[in-house]
Amino acid sequence: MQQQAATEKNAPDAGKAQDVHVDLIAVVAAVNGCEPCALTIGEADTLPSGPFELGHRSLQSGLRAWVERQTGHPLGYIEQLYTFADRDRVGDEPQQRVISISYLALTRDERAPASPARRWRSWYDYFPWEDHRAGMPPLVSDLIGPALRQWAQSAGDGSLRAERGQRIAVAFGFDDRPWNEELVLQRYELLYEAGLVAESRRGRPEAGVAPMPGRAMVLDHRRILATGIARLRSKIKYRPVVFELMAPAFTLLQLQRTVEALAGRLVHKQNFRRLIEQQELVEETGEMAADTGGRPAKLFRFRHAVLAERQAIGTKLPLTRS
Amino acid sequence: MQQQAATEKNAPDAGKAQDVHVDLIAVVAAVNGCEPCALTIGEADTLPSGPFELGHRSLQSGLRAWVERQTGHPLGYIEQLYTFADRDRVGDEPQQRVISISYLALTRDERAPASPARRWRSWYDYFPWEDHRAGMPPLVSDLIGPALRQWAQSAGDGSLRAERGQRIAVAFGFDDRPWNEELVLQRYELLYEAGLVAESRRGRPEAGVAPMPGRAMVLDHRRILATGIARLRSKIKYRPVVFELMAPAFTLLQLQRTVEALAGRLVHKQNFRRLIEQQELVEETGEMAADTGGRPAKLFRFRHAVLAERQAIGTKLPLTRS
DNA sequence: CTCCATTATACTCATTCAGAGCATAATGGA
DNA sequence: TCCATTATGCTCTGAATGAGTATAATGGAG
Repeated sequence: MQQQAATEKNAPDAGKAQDVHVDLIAVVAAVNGCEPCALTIGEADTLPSGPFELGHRSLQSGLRAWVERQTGHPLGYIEQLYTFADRDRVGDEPQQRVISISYLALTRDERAPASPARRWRSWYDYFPWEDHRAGMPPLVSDLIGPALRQWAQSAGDGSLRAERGQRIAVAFGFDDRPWNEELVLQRYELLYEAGLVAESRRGRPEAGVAPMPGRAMVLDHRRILATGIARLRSKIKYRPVVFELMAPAFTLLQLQRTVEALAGRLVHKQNFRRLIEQQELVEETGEMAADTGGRPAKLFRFRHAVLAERQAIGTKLPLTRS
Repeated sequence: MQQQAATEKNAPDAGKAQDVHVDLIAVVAAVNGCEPCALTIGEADTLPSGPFELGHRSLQSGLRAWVERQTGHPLGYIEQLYTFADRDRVGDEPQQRVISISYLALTRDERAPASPARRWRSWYDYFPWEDHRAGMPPLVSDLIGPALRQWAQSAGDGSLRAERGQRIAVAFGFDDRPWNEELVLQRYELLYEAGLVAESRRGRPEAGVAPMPGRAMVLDHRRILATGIARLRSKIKYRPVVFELMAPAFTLLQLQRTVEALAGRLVHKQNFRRLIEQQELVEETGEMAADTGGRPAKLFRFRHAVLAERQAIGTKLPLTRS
C-alpha cells in the first residue's frame, strides 16, 4: 500500500522489510446480572483471537470470524482498541515479528450454554481492585497500598521514589485524591512494574512480595482486557454505548445497575434518571416491568434515532456562537 | 505471540495464515503562526511513512526512525491513531496484505529550512471546509451543501435518501444544527462516498459534479490526516496536549490562537483565560511578551506538574461520593 | 387487613460552571 | 492628545450537577 510513498525515501541501513504475523484479539464484554464479564476461551484465561488471514475481507470481519468460530457468539458493536508489537516477548533477536490488533466488542449475554470452549468471567476476577461499588475494597488499602509503597521506597534515586509515589497516589486515589475509575490500565501497569502481578514474574522467580489477588491471563491478555475496560468506562460517559449491552426493553434501574457494573462505582439514582431522560436517550415502551419487588417500573427502550441525531455531545472549550 | 492461544482453536477453512506487510504512517502536526500544519514529504502530498522492520525496537521507535530519516524532524509526543488494512486497494485477490498503523505526532515547528524532502502545509489546504474561524466558509453552503444534497437525492431508496440527508445535516451543521468541529472524518467520508473528492474518483472517470476544492493526497493519506485532526480536536478538550505545540514561553493570546487554529473556530477570549487559569495549567514566567501591539502581555509556561497531578478531568456520570 | 420493606418517581435546593458582555489598564503610533 | 490595540478583571444569567426530601405503588409478614 505504501510502495509509492516508500520509493521516495532513502533506504534504511539496518532493517529488512520483513513480513509480519498479525493477530486479532477481542475483548468481548457483556453484563450478566450485575457483573461485567469478558468472554474467554479454552481452559486457560485466554481472550478470543486468531491470525489475520488472506480470506478475511477486513480486520473487523476477520475478528468476527474468529470470535464466532471460537465461541459461537456473534458480535454486534466493535471498536478498535490498540495495536502493539512484541509485548513481553523475551529472548534474543526474534526471527519473526508479531503484531496484535485488539478490539472491544459489546454484546448481550446470549442464552448459549457455557462450554469448555467459551466462558464468561467477571472483570473483577481479574481486577478485584477495580470494583468500588461497595466502597473502596479493603484489598486496596491493606495489600496494594503497602506493597506499592514498598516498591516506591526501594528505588535508589530520590526523584524516582517521588515520581513513583506520585503515580501510585494518582492511580489508586491515595492521599485524599479521588478515585478515577478510568485509570484501569495505569493501575495494572503499576502493579506490573512493581512485580505484583503474576505476568511480570514469569521467567524470573523473584523472592519478593506475593502477587496481588486476581486471576492472571495468558500472555498479555490481561493488559488488553484492562485497556478494553478503561475504554468502555470512558466511553459510556459521552456515547450511548451502554445500550449495546442492554436487552431491547429494560427498566431505568437495570440500566443504572449496568452502568454501575461497568464503572465499578455507584451512581445517584434520581440524578441518573434525570440525566437519561433529559438527554432523551430512551422512550417508554408502554409496558411495565415484570415485578422486581416494590412498585412496578416502566419499561424503556433505546431511542435509536439519537445515533443519527447527535454525533457527539460533550465539549470543553469556551466557544463563541457567531 | 499468540501461538499458545491459536493452538486451542479449530483452524479456519478459508484462510492461510499468510504474513503481512506493515507500514507505519505519521501525521506530524505543528502550528506555525496561526496555521495548523502537517508535515509532508516529497513532491506529492505524502505523509512520512515506512515499513516496520526487524531493526525497530517497537512500533513507535520505528515510526520515529522513519520520520527523522525522511524529514530530519525529531518527534516529541506520539500517540497511536488507528490501524487499517487494504484501504482502497483495488484489483483482484491481493497476494500480499498490507496493514497501516497510523500515529499522531505533535511538535513545534523547527527552524530547519523547508526542502523538497520536507514541507509544512496547512491542514486547510486539504480541508478548506474545516476552517470556521472566520465563520462558516461560503464553500460549505455554496458548493458542498448543494452537491451533497444532490447525491442524497440521487439515492433510489427513500429511506436511504432520508438517512443520507440526516448524515449530511449532522456532519455539516445544516438545518440549524450546530457545527461540530470534531466530525472531520465523517465529513471527509461523506464527500468520499459522494464522489466529491479526487481520491474516490481514481480509476473511475465519472462525469458527475466536479470535486470539491482542497488538495488531494497520495493513497488514503488524506483520510489518515482527517483522523489525526479529529483526534487532536477532540483531545485538546480534555488533555493538556496543546502545550506540546507551544514554545516554552508564550502569552495567553498565543495559546488561544493555537487552540483556535486546531479547532478551526474562535473561542471567547476572557472565558478562555478563565478556563486556563482556574485549571492551573500554566504559571507566569515573570517576563513580559516582546510587544505584539497593545498592552504588553505576561508570559506563561506550562506547569508540567499537572501531568502527574491529574490523570483525567472530565466526567459525565452522576456519581456518588460515598 | 395493616404495617412495612422495597422500589419508582417527582420535586426542591444549593453550588458550580459556561456563555456572554462590560469595564478598565497599558502600550505605541497618528 | 487621541485612538487603535491588546491585556486583564469582574459581573450577570441560565444550565447543569450533586445531594437530599417527599410521595406513590407494589408484595409479603404478621
